[in-house]
Amino acid sequence: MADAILQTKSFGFCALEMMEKIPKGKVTTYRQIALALKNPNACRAVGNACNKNPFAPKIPCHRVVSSDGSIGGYAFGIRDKIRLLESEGIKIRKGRVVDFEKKLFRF
DNA sequence: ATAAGGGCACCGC
DNA sequence: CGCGGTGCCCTTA
Repeated sequence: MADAILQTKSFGFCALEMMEKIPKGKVTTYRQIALALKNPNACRAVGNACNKNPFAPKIPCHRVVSSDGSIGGYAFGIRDKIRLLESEGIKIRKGRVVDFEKKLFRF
């Protein structure tokens, strides 16, 4: 566990912390997080941090979607990600978040 | 919608 | 320390 934190350390830890702050029923984008971390181009790195997410169930990585409102990816499977989102009131339509801009949470 | 390029952090060598 | 491969990405053509 501790080693997991050490692995993630700086960037990953920060990204994960941001996700942890996402309120239920809202979603954010990898871009927003990368931007919040002052690295607008590190959007991919954010995704990588999620993928290697040491706190799988603790951090709601499913509340993070692509900047265009598409679901993106999910280490445990897209189905589960959609499932979780719908469980929180987020509707998915054709692989896209319904009212994405409205459900979008900004830091 | 598909293709190509850019860019950044993590990991193993 | 550097190199190359990988990934829940983004943007432009």
